[in-house]
Amino acid sequence: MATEQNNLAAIIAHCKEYGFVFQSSEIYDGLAAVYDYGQWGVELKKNIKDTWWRSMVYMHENIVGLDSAIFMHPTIWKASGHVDNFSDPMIDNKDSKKRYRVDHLIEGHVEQMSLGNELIVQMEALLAKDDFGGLKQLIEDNQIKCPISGTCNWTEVRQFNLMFATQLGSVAEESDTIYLRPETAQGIFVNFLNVQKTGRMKIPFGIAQIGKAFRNEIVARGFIFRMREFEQMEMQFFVRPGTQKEWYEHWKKTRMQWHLDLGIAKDKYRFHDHVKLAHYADAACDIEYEFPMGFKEVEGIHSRGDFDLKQHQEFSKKKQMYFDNDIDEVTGKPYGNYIPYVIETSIGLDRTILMVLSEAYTEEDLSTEDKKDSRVVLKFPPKLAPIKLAILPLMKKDGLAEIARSLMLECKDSFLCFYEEKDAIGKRYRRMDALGTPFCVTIDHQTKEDQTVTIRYRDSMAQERIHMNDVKDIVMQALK
RNA sequence: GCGGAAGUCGUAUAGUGGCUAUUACCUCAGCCUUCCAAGCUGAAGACGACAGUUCGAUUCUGUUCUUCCGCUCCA
Repeated sequence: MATEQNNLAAIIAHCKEYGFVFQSSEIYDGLAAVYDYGQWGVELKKNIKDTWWRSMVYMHENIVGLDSAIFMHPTIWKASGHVDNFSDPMIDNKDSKKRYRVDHLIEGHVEQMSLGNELIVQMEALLAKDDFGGLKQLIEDNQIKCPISGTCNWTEVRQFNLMFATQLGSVAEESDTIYLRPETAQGIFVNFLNVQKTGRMKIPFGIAQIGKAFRNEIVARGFIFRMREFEQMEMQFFVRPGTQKEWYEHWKKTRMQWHLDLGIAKDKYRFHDHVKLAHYADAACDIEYEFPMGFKEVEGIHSRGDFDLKQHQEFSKKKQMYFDNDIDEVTGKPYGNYIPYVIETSIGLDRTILMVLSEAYTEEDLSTEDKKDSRVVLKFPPKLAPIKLAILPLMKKDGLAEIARSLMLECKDSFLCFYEEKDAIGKRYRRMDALGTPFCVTIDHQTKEDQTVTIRYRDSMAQERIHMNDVKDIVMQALK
């Protein structure tokens, strides 16, 4: 009987041991919350990206791809709200859970109580010194209360530098501060008209992008779940105002189906609808997966309204409008010029990798009465498996290796194959199990006579005798 | 960020203020074997880092880095 276990520590150790994920800069004691993908991790990651891209871009005639740069004009982050919301000292009220910019809180208090300038002067002196302790003291000494909860139960004052800053230009004094993007979405928004015009796109249409994003998280933890450098797969879908509700529902359903198509059971997922909405959204939900550490967000679906395009129109002074020639049945006239509304689907690639790993990782007890035995197997869907096929001559001699090599040559152009002639065949099977390889074929003496090989299936461990010419087709069939 | 715990070969582990720092698996070379982790021979590989105490520190102390657990945060 198989015993199944899903604990994070075992998965982390397995990822390290079998070349999926390494701690970044490990020989220098590592770098917190940064990880590298090893030889098999990178294949898994690529396969997940391909699956997403295929389903979003190839399967939708009205969605096209984009690869915008990580560096963007600094004003973009002012327009998006990232600069203002995250560069000033903040304080949270523990009772209302409301977060305030410290300067706004104190200024608001002064205004409300019609106090003099003195408090503002003190505050500015403390702000200039980055004296967060002093700022908190100032708030407490003056009995500044949260307008919502009415209490003085404050956290420490903290500075949230969400974005990583760097310098553009090689001479420091002349350089401009720019940011590493904290989300790929803005690169899509600022290219909205480029793509719409050159692609002759008609609303509704979408732009998809896979790419790195960077966030200076206060707490980055949970293996590859929350990293400082991570990768997103985002799609922004532009719709006619007034239709956003139905499109939001459409994408909720479509994205959940994508998850289920990975072969993951429905009860491992749930929707989490946001009650408290962000400044830009009129509806938002997360798709959560039950990780070893509990239900956590993998993907977000947000109805962003026209917030982003409107902001960019204002900051760039360039119209971000679309002319809609379709006839409005109510007025009998074209819908005309408008700023489209946006539905965003945004999935964390690294989180998806962890999800797929968590789902695949299985420890099986294969003990019989006379022999204790066990195996660790990664039960990836074949299309996600790093290696699709292992080609194993039963032994090195007697020309078996040559036959195996010819099969390698036939298959390696179509999918990733792994050739191995060392060690007993059972050991090689188990090694492939640990990497999640769905198929192994073994070439033996009989192959020389009738061109048949043994195919061995990862999940069932069953073996079958098939003709060598059929191997490629069987694997290709499983990858669909 | 706060509180707690922990870092010994790739993985999992044992142990010690003092002799060449265990053991298993893994890896590598060879022999043998050949359809589910076989055997034999041999080899490589670790006390996270930096200080301090000490004649001597992997062990005690401090700092730091990293990881895990709980809280917190998550536009």
